[in-house]
Amino acid sequence: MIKLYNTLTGKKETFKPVKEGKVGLYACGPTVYDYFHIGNARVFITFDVLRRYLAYRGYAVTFVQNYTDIDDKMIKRAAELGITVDELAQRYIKAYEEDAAALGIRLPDQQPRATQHIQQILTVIQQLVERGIAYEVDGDVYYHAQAFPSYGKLSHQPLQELAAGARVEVDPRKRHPMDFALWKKEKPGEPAWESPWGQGRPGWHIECSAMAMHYLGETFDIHAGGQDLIFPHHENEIAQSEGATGNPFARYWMHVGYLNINKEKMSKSLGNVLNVRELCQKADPKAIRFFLLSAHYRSPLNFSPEQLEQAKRALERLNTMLYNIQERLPRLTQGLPDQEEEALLGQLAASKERFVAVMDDDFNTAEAIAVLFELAREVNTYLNRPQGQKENVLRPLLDFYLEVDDIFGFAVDEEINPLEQEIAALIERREAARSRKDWAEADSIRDTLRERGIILEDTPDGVRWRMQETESSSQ
RNA sequence: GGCGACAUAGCCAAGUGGUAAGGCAGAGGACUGCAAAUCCUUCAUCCCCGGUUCAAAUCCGGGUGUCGCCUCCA
Repeated sequence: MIKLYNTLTGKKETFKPVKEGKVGLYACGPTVYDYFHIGNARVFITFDVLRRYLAYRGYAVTFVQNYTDIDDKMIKRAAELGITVDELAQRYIKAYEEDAAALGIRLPDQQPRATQHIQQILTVIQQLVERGIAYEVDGDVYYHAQAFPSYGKLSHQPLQELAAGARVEVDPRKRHPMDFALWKKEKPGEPAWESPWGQGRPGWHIECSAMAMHYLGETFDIHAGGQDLIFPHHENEIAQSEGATGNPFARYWMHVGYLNINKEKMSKSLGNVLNVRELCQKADPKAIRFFLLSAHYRSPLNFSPEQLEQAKRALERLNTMLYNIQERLPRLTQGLPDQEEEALLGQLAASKERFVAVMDDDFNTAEAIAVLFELAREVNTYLNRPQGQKENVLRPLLDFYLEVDDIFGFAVDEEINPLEQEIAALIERREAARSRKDWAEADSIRDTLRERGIILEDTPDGVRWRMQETESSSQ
């Protein structure tokens, strides 16, 4: 039984999909005017893991994440770069896909672009106009917030409070300060599309309403995004969608907490926006992923190079264990598990159960990771025992970790590269030195190899080597 | 002014009524020629004050502090 915290009700609720066994999930994607940053990455990774987990739990998930490819920021940036809005969009969609892939984020089932859904957008606006919820003023179309009685239900603020707190100058043509644009009249040099109100372009909020309903239906299961989208973006989406159809829009609203940098909000004015493209140059993307999943998704999370380094080391512990298991695989024996092994298999079963229980409980990745570490200790102990390991014990343990990694995606892809001849020769020379107890020579060779990222370990079964993890950020 | 979140060890972070997970770092030990990896031991009365309760980090009230939203933002 999956429980999710629903922003709409402010409570954890038992998750029941509209259609048994199926989940429609919509997440607000990037505005493709620049590289995405580490805060965006937290959101993308969170929902990447959510959709994978739901699939793991047996749901057929349809995951839709849009690209906002037309809005003020797009227009401004395209002008700065001297390219068209569409060229800008293509450039950064490509960049998004590259960076997402680097972070192990799988592509959604649908990635609709606003500019390719103008028709659907116009349909929703028209419905709103017909129902008297939207009104036209001189080529612009506004949503009339007062016409939607439950406006404010997501942000838990009554309309008058929202209006009272407004810190921007109110356009006098609006009937109410909280009214917002559905359609904007064309300005010279800006992209525009035909509409019943003349040439223009969609407002920001309407695209998500139109595309979410187009791909997932008027009522669907989960709508997700960063916390800062609660108001006004998601509030407006609800008003638009429910206003147009009269039916409930998304049933569960999930919002990811902020990611701060060195305890400060990330913002352009502070100059501390950390884009993923740059970060991946100096940090292991898997460690970034691990770091972002090491706290509960709703908690604020502070990014710093030190924190990332801690995450990297923690992850290394898990990966070393996986490496050790794989390395042991060729030497497993068959036979019935002994008492110690029975106990370990019992712990594996308990860990699996616990993993599902904590993930089901509002997606507690932090606690799920703890489960992995607790089991890892037992596995390590088992790997160390002198009487060897059995196939029917070690294999299920490995399978569990691989299964989990199919959800979390932070394990290192093991590639046991064949050693270069030169290095193999060095290892042999060291072995020779060791057998004649020439420790100075042996240690010097070991140091040489370490400088080349190869770590040697002398085990009871002979010498073993492994590659050091990619250097993480230490600036 | 309105709404909301958070405060747990040196650092990060779970835990929402039964006496404090996990990781990083540190200390001691085992193993090793020395290491590495690993294991063992060790390191917190949970911001403060009241209250409810047999029992509170967990619930209630009051403080203090940090932060967010009400404006584009993931």
